[in-house]
Amino acid sequence: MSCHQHVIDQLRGAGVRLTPQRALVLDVVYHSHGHLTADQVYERVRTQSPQVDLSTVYRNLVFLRQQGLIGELRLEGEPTRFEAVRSGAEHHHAVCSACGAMIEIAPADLAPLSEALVRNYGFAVSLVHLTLNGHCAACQPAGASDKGQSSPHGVEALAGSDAEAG
Amino acid sequence: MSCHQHVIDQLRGAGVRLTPQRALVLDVVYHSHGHLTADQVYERVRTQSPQVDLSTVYRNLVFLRQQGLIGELRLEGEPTRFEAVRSGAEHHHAVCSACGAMIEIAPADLAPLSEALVRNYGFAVSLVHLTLNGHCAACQPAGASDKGQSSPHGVEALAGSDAEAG
DNA sequence: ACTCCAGTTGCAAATCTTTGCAACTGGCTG
DNA sequence: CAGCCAGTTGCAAAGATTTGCAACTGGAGT
Repeated sequence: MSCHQHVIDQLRGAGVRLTPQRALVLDVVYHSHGHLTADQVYERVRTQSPQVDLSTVYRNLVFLRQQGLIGELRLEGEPTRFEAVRSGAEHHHAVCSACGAMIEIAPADLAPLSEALVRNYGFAVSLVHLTLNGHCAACQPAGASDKGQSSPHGVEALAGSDAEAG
Repeated sequence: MSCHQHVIDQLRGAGVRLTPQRALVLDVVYHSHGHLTADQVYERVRTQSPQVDLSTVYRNLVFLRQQGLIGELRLEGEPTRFEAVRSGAEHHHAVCSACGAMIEIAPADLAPLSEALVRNYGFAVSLVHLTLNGHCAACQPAGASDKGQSSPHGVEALAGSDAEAG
């Protein structure tokens, strides 16, 4: 009841309650060394409180993410995974679309972006856990002078229709 | 059959087929002025081809996103929305967690990040359509010297458990 | 320790997305 | 123009995530 005062304090500040279920979800995520899916969190929570419902786990996962206590990782073709956000160990991810390699990005690399958003739009971005897609060093096409997406245009006539959004 | 050669060419390059369904999905997204949910795309596609299945729409939406032809927008509490990626009009989004305001971010603001990733990790990020969360100018807390997330730590004992990941 | 109110929970059902599979078809080849 | 093969589709069902609601409960106030 002392070393995690930070968390309790943060939760109190949001006008929320620290229920056993919520504490358990947070605890499970913080004790896992990798990224857990909602279902995995659910399974682990149930080993300690079998009556906890999956929807409660989901609700708390969403809640804790909004509080910045956990980050989420969305990978193509698999369910969303959650990871603890620890002070001093914050990081983001870059996932290679070709080989699936995952690179951890230091928060410092995002600082310029954060500053640009404040400067240009007055927007204080909350970079809790970002996942970027692209190609890792090993998978980049040879003559990638046009690395990026080729720019599509003139797609309007593709299907020969003219159903306007309205 | 000429002005959209770019798209056809891009699709051919990926070793894929340009089916009527696929063209229709792309067409619908490109003709919409806002962001459409998968279901809205489905409805519009069906006005022209009633037999097209929702799963086909989803599959094409995922496919076109991977091709960089459309971008997706994930907002809290509502289904994913899709938007056309047009050359010369690329942009990303910053969504305010407090008021829901949505700001369009110029690609230029992300250039430094893109460069840092290549320089530091050899990673060529594909910034097709990014959505960032945070607080807009109007919703930022007054004395936000600690704007960002407070750093949680020592959460381990929160639930009094010691279920180690493994 | 008791009361009260708002935040939470469990349950069931709805929604949103993805997937398996056999039939179908675009588009190259002959 | 017929044949072929791999990419696609429609259908049905599974899987993932969210929501409505009445009952429950933290924790501040008394």
